[in-house]
Formats: sequence, structure tokens, C-alpha cells
Amino acid sequence: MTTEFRRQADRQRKERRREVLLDAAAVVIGRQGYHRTLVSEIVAEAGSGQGTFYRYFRDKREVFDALLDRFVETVLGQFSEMSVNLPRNAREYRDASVAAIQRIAAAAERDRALVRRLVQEGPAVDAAFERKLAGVQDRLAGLAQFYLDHAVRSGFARPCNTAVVSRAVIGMAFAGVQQWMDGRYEELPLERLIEEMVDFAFHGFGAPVGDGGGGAS
Amino acid sequence: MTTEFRRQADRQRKERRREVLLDAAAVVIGRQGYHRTLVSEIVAEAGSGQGTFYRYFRDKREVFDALLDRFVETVLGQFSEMSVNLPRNAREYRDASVAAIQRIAAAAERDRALVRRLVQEGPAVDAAFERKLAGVQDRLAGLAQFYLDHAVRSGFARPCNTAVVSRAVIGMAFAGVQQWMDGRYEELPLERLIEEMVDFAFHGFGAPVGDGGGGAS
Amino acid sequence: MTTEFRRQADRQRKERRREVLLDAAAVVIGRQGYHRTLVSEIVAEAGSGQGTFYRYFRDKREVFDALLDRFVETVLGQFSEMSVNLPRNAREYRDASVAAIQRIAAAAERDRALVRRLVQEGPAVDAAFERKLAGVQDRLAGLAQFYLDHAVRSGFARPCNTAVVSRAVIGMAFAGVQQWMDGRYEELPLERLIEEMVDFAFHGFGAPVGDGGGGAS
Amino acid sequence: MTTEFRRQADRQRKERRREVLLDAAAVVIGRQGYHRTLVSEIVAEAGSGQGTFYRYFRDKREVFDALLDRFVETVLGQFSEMSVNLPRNAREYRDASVAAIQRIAAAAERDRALVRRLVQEGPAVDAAFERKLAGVQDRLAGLAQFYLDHAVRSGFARPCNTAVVSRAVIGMAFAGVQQWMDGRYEELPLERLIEEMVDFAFHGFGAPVGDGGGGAS
DNA sequence: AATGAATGAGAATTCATTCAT
DNA sequence: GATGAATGAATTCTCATTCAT
Repeated sequence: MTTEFRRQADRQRKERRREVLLDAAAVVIGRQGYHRTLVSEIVAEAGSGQGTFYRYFRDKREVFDALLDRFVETVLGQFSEMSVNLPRNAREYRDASVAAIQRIAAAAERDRALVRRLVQEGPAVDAAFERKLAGVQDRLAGLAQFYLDHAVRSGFARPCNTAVVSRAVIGMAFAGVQQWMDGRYEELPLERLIEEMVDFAFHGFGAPVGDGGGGAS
Repeated sequence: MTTEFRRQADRQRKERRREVLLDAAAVVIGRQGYHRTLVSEIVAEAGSGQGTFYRYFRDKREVFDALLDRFVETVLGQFSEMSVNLPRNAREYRDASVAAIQRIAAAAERDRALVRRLVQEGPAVDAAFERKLAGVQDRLAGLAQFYLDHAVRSGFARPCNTAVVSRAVIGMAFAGVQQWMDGRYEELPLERLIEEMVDFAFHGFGAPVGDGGGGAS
Repeated sequence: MTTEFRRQADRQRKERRREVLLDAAAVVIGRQGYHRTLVSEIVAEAGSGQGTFYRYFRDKREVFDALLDRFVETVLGQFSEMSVNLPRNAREYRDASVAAIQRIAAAAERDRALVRRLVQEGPAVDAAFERKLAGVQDRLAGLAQFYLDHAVRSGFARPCNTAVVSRAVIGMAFAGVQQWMDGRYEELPLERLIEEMVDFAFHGFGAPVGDGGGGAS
Repeated sequence: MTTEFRRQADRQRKERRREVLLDAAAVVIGRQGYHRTLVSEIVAEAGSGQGTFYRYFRDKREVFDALLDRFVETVLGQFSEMSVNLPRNAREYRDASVAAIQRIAAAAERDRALVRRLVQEGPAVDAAFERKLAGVQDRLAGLAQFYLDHAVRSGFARPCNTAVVSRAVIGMAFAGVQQWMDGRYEELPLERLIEEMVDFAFHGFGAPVGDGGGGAS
């Protein structure tokens, strides 16, 4: 039916336009930050009228929200398949950890500028944002804890307060990636940084037990 | 002489008034965040006129700046005496680490609300803020690296990329303290959290070497 | 096409709105003077919102500028045709002078209140205004000098420092018109005033040469 | 008596301080104009406190007023002696005129910057200022008319509408001096300018009667 | 009397959001 | 549906004047 076809086309066009606005917002906010971005700049970038913006988003805040959602989805999507097969030894665990962080980092790197704004300004925009952002960390920490618990049970991780440790690891990873994106590790490639951090997470920086004094542990 | 005395008294009163305004700003910004704080609210809290604010600070941004400076000074001040005696073994190192982080945490805790705003909103306010904040982390990381290098040389820390590890540790500590202040460790007292993190930093979560390699699964 | 038509209509409406604002500014500034005029009063007079003003003018200064430009254009426009035919004798010269001044005076009279503000406050607003206003006098003086030079060459004006004299005449004319607009010649109609001034400019107030020297006292 | 002496000294000191403030105001207003001059700048220039200013002047406006009065007094003072001996022929008249204008010009020249502000901004400050300034012109015009009437009666000036002519002359003189102070006659020394203007005022720029056609006048 | 800190009414300007076309 | 002109509440900042010391 023509009408049916028409309706479909309309919906698609609408979808596309929303995407265009979202991309424009990503570009401008990535460049200037949320607070210094005017709606007029977003629509200028998108090539549409000021009023059109409000047909697709309730307000300025909502476009930031949508951007965050899009990113969160991307990040969390990286782990959907990971849960299938659990690591069977320390090596697999290590490799899986490196791979996981690298996936996040790659996703972040893809929209580097925007992600920085999302993470940095988010909490300042709104309490709801803050919670959402915290939620992401929590979910990642939960995932990490799940694997850590498994590793402890399986004997290739040291028994410890896994809630604390997994959160600490995620915090460290976030900080590391953020710092790397800020350009504070100029010489070091991201892969190396991640490996160093993972190795540190596995072994700590303390000298292996048994060196210092007696052999007791 | 009256004049001399008068001048002194005036200076003191001025100093005090500035302090009052600064404290008021800390309260209001701590409560509402920088962007949602009006100058009019700060002066209302301080009990002075709008114009008075502008006698002491060029604008809202500057008061935030001053607040950050005051805090940074407090934090970095904690370490002036620490550099005197270096740890002589792993235990001393651990204890010193716990103590240092606890000091920072205590300082942050004292102005809990404000510090959260400083750390979270700072980067969104201004590129200069971002740099200043990053500078604090860098300086702390530098300090950490100094001790870590010493520990490696002294044999009670494992040789590693100390630049990466020390930054990772600081990042972790910041994240941990921040999360704790956000109330995400409700049950756990701060001291325990810090000890857990320090232990993790020393030993990692990996099983002691020689264990993991086996085929258990 | 609708779009084409629409665009045209929009442009016209915009044009008109600008004109309305400009007229409103003329009214309010004419009544209260530039410094005592608030933007809020202009928009109230124009019947539009405060923000609308700033869509059309960068600030209050710019609207004053636009008003001045509009007036200058009007005044200088009076002389475009005059340059075609030069006077051929003293009578034509005199008549053309009277006519020219009368034209300016009529233009000034039309926006009496505004013109007074423009002329009086202009220099106080801004150095740029001062220059623009001086430029108008200079251009008129240049025009006057051109005619005076012609008259001298043609023998129906006395050889003199035409640069000084033409400026003096313009200065006198401005002062005269201004005083008349201030109401300081209540009884005298403007035409008579202008004729008197022109006659004075032609003959001076000195007694015809050859008379004065005598001993009468 | 000591008390008497003391009182006198006090009054003098007060007088002197007022003078200092007035001079400071003249300097700053001369440099920046009335509207762009802050009271704080005046007292800074005078080297006294903000509050002191208000001990000597009701408000900012009053200092401008005082400055204007001081100048008006100076200008009008130039003519107190002139009225004593009236010119007895055209030459004396001309010379007296040149001398009079030169006196005013010299007075203006002495406080060049300030006078420009007084004349230009005065009308914009206040309707009262405008009237006062107009009053000065009127009084000078009245004086001029008195001499012109005398000259006409004495036969060394042409019968004319002396009210119009004398005002025109004063207007011309003001405009001329102002333009000269603006630097628009760079090459020409003020004395020459004044002589040119006076000559023009005596003879006009028209060719001497009797040249053009017949001998009738 | 002198000082300069304190004041707050007032003015300009911005920009998210609405609305007429 | 799309457009962009219109809006005005909200906010910052200034500076003449007052007032405590």
C-alpha cells in the first residue's frame, strides 16, 4: 500500500534526522562541552532549524542524556558475549581482562572528545546524570566482581574483599584511560598501558612474598 | 598610633570578610554545585551585599578557583613532613601509604560536599581548572612514584613501570575515596576500605606465583 | 513556490520589525536622551520583547549609530542634485544657499527631538561618533567650499581663505539651526532666520567700504 | 586668638582640598569624559578617600557643575573691562573683536581637554547644564549685540537684524574655536583663524557691491 | 574630619524555549 | 513537519552613594 510505504518512509526519515541532530550534538559538545554549547550551535551543525530540535528532544538536557545512553549501550554491549565462557586459568583471565579493557578503551577512543565531556560534565549537569554514570561504573564493577569471585573460587586469584578490589580495578582503569585520553602518557601506546595496569592488578607492586624475611605466607 | 592600629584592624576585618565569603561559597557550591549557584545566593549565605562579593572576587569563577586553591594547599600540605624519613621495609611502606591516603581522605571528608563539587565540576568550568586539578593528581603521582622507586631500589617492591603504577594507584585511590564519599560503600568504614586498597596495591589479586599455572579448573 | 514566497515575506517582516525598533528608539532617545534611555524602554515603545532588540542590534550604542546613519544619509541626500548646475551670479548663489540650508533645516525639523540628541550627545557617547559627526560637518564644509571657490573664480565672491570661510559658514548655520530648534528665536520663522544669516554671510556686518573710515563717532 | 587663627587655617585647608578635588576632576574628566569618569578615579587622582569627595560635593554631577561654573566665570571675566571704552571706528571695532575672541580662545586653550568635555557632554548630562551652557552663549551674544548696535548707530556697521547677526557671529566663533581645538585646522595658527573669521564677519564673502551690475546699493 | 569598605538598585545581555507562518 | 523569529526570565556585574570606624 502506498500509505503504508509512505508511513514507513516517514518514520525512517524522522529517525535519520534525529540521528543527524544527535551526531551534531556529539560534535559540538565534544568540542565545547555541554555548558558552553548552545542549542543554536547544534542545529547550525546539523543544518536544521532551531524549532526542529525541540521536535526530537524535550530540551537541551535530553540530548546529552541520549548521547550518554548511546555511549553506555556501546560500552556495555562489549560484554554481552564475554559472559559466555569463563576463564579457566590465570592466563586466560589476564588475557580476557586486557581484552575487555581494550574494548572499552577503543569505544571511548572512537568518540574521545565526547566521552571526555560525558564523563567530566555529566555529574555537573544533573543528579540524574551522576547516578547514571555511577551506574555504569557499578555495573562494570559488578561484572568484574563476578569474574573475580569465579577466579578466587577456581584458585587462580587470591582470596580478598572482591567488592572492594573489583571497584578499585574499575576505578583505576577509568582513571588510566581518562589520563591517557588527556594525553598524559604521550609516549606510551594504550595497549602497553593497559597491560601494565593489568599486570599490576594481578601482582601488585610488592616484592613476591618469601623474599623479605622467612618463608611463611 | 591610632592610624597604624586602625590600618591593621582594617586589614584584619577585610581578611575575615573574605574568609566569610569563601566559606559561604563553599557551603552553597557544596550544596548546589557550581553551575547552579548564583552569586546572589553566596552573598545571602554570607550575609553581605551583592557588591561586596565583587570587591573580593572578580567573578564567580574566581571564588571557585580560590576554593580549589585552599583545598589543594590543604592536601599537599599533608605531605610536607612525610618526605623526611623514607620507609625501610615493606611494612613501614604499607603503613605510610595507608596513613597518607587516610590523611587525604580526612581532608576531603572535612569538606566532603565541596570537594565532590570541586573534583566533579572543576573540569567542566574551565580548561584552566582541568589543568589545575590534573596538576594535583600529577603531583601526588610524582610523590607516589618517588616512594615506589625508592622501594624498588631497596628491594621491597617488585621492579615495574613505576610511572604507570604510581599513577594507577593514585587514580584508584581517588576513585575509591570519591566512591566512598558518594556513599557507595555504606557498610565499610573508610579505614578498612583504604587498607583493603593498599593491600590490593601491594599484592594484586593474582594467586601467589607458582600456584596459578596448574590445570585446576 | 511557497518557499520562495515565504522567504521573501519573512525578509520583509524582519525589515519592518527593524524599522519599528529604530523608530521606537528615535522616539525614546529624542524624548529622554541617549544616556537616560534604557533598552527596556525602547522595546516597550516598540511593543516587542527585550531579546528581540538584541536580534537586530548588538547593543544600545549600535541603535544610536543606526539612527545617526539614517539621519546623515537624509541630510547628505539633499545635495545629490544640487551639484549639477552651478550658480551663474550672486543672486543664484544666494538663492541656492538659502535653499540648501532650508533643506537641511527641514530635515532636522522633521526629527527635531532626535536630531538634537544626536548632535548634542553624540560626541559624549563615543569617540567614533564624534568623528562621524565631525565628518558630516566636514563634508558639508567641503561642499560649501566647492561652491565658494567657484563663486570666487566667477567673480561674484570676494577672494578669501575659502577653507576658513566655508567652515565658518557651516558652523554658523549649524549653530543657528540648533538655537532655533532650542526655541531661542521664538518670534522669528526659520526661513527669515536663514535669509538673515545668508545675507550676513554675503555682506558681513561692516559698513560698505569707503564709508567707515570717516571721523563720524 | 589661637581659636580664631585655627578656624581660619581650617577653612583654608578645606578650601584647598576642594580645589585639589576639582583639579583632579578636571584632569580625569578632561581625559575620559564625564560619563566614563568614576568618582573613584577622581579621588585616586586627588589622593583622597572616596568618602571625602562627598564632603565637598553633593554628588558627581555637582563637580561637573562646579567645573563649568569655574570656566564660565573665567570666560565672562574677560569682558568686565572691555565695556568701559567703546570702539570709535571700524578699525577699533575689528581689533577689539579679534582681541575678545582671542581671550576666550586662550582661556579655552588653557583647559583644552576639559573645555571640550564641558561643551560636548554638558547638554547630555542634564537639562540644567544645557540651559547654563546656552546661557553663556546668550550672554556673549548679548554683549556682541550691544557692541554691534553701537557700531550701527555710530555708522561703522551696516544696519541689520543685530539679534540674529550677533548670535550668528558667536555661533561661528564657538564652532571655529571648537574645530580648531579638535585639530581640524592643523596648519593654521589660532590667531590667523580668528582674524580670518573676523574679517569674514565684517565683509562677508560677497563681492563688494557695485561690481556686479549698476552702482545702486 | 577622613577614610575606604559595604551596599544594592539598576542596567545590559544571554539563550533555552515557544510560536506564528 | 519545518522553520527561524520572538520572547523574557534569569543572571551577572557596575558604580554612585552611604556608613561604620
